[in-house]
Amino acid sequence: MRKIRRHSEVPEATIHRLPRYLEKLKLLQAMGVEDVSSRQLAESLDIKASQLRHDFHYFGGFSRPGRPYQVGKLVPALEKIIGVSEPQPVAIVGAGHLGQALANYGNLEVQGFPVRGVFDANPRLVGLEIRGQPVRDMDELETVIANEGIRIAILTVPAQHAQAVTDRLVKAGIVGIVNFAPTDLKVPGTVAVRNERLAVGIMALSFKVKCILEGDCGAE
Amino acid sequence: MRKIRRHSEVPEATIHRLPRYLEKLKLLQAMGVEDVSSRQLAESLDIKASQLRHDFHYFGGFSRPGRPYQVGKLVPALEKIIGVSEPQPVAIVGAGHLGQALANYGNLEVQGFPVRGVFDANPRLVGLEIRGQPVRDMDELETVIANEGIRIAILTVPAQHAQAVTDRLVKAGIVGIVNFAPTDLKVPGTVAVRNERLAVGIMALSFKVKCILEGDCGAE
DNA sequence: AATCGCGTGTCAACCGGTTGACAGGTGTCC
DNA sequence: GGACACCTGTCAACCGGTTGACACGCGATT
Repeated sequence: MRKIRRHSEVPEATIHRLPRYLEKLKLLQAMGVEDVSSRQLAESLDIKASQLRHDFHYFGGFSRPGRPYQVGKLVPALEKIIGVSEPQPVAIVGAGHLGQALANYGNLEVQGFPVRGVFDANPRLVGLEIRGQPVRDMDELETVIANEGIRIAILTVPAQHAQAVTDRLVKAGIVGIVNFAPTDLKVPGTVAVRNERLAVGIMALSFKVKCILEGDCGAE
Repeated sequence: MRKIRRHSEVPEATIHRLPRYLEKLKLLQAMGVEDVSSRQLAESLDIKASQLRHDFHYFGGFSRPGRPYQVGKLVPALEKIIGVSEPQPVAIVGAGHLGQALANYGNLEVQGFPVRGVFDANPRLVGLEIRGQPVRDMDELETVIANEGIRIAILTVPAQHAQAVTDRLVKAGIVGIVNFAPTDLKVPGTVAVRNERLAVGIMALSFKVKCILEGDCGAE
């Protein structure tokens, strides 16, 4: 285990793979697997073994040369790197269909992101119970975020309100935002945003579908 | 307008940007804007103008040198390239919370992907009306796909059923799948899959949040 | 008509990420 | 104990994507 580099030097592409490593490793752990080689793990994730080792290399490596990785050590190590060693409470802002679906999505809690507050401006939604939690009025946003120590917010409000709500979230101390609104958010450099654009995904797929149907694809 | 290259030569990264171009251009069109330069468009999307021109270059360019792009011509051209000149009917398989949320998500239809079938295996959900459409039993999957000419399916079933359902979809003639299940799907090469992994997104964000909170980020 | 400002199409340099290769460590089997 | 199979950490070559630079076209203005 050598020197651990600064996070900023870890390439974006590697960051996006870390959660997949963790997911698969947890699965293996649940199955009672103790050791796993880079080749086994990489093949099950459909990537090259050299890439996996290269990724781990950014954090100094997790094994001694000659010995496979130990699942029991790798899982907590990755959890620490990703920042989910302990649960990260999150808020969901916007309790429309998508917000409700996410609030109901139990997997979030399992992955270490318990929902600790659901908010909406619509009084007809306020008070609605989702998984034992009430939808709260936007008035309570700041207090709940402060009391629960929430750092990450999931934004599922209509596009036209996204920026205003974002400004409030940033002021309230939110450091990371998962944005489902089809808009680009302006935030200070000290806040991380991740855009989950549903429509972009299906359109990119549509392009490939067209390409397949027209036999215009190099692959086949 | 020079030679149009084969789709297979268009880089993945460019494909993912096309929908964003279209989105923004439609917005401009709605605002009555007629001309737009690569710089204006690029800046509003927070990318480099040279990249935008480079992307368009794959399709032969959309303007004469010296003249800005004409929104009115660009929109249909991009729609054609992406494959949404005419509506692409889609099916939603799995009417759990997420499936219902997507079925209710009006934006899909606006973007050219009308939902023409919602399916679930759970008899308690079958018959439920969503936006004027019934949730159908899985038995009807093949007939509806055939009758409506559906080519794209959105998969929102639990992970353990994802592969089985996928096999059925492929057999039924589906060519593109947007996969929300946290599993990798095995499909023949003639089928395109796009994974929308919610948990991966929030975890990648968590990494950056940790990086910001610990002052371990190069950016600031 | 000549000039000027602005714009696209195009290309080459550059950069980050991926991939293959290998040196060296570890445990096992004979 | 020696040979062997297997494994990781590490590095260098490679590749695709991004970016900056520029030649040239167009329209307005003088």
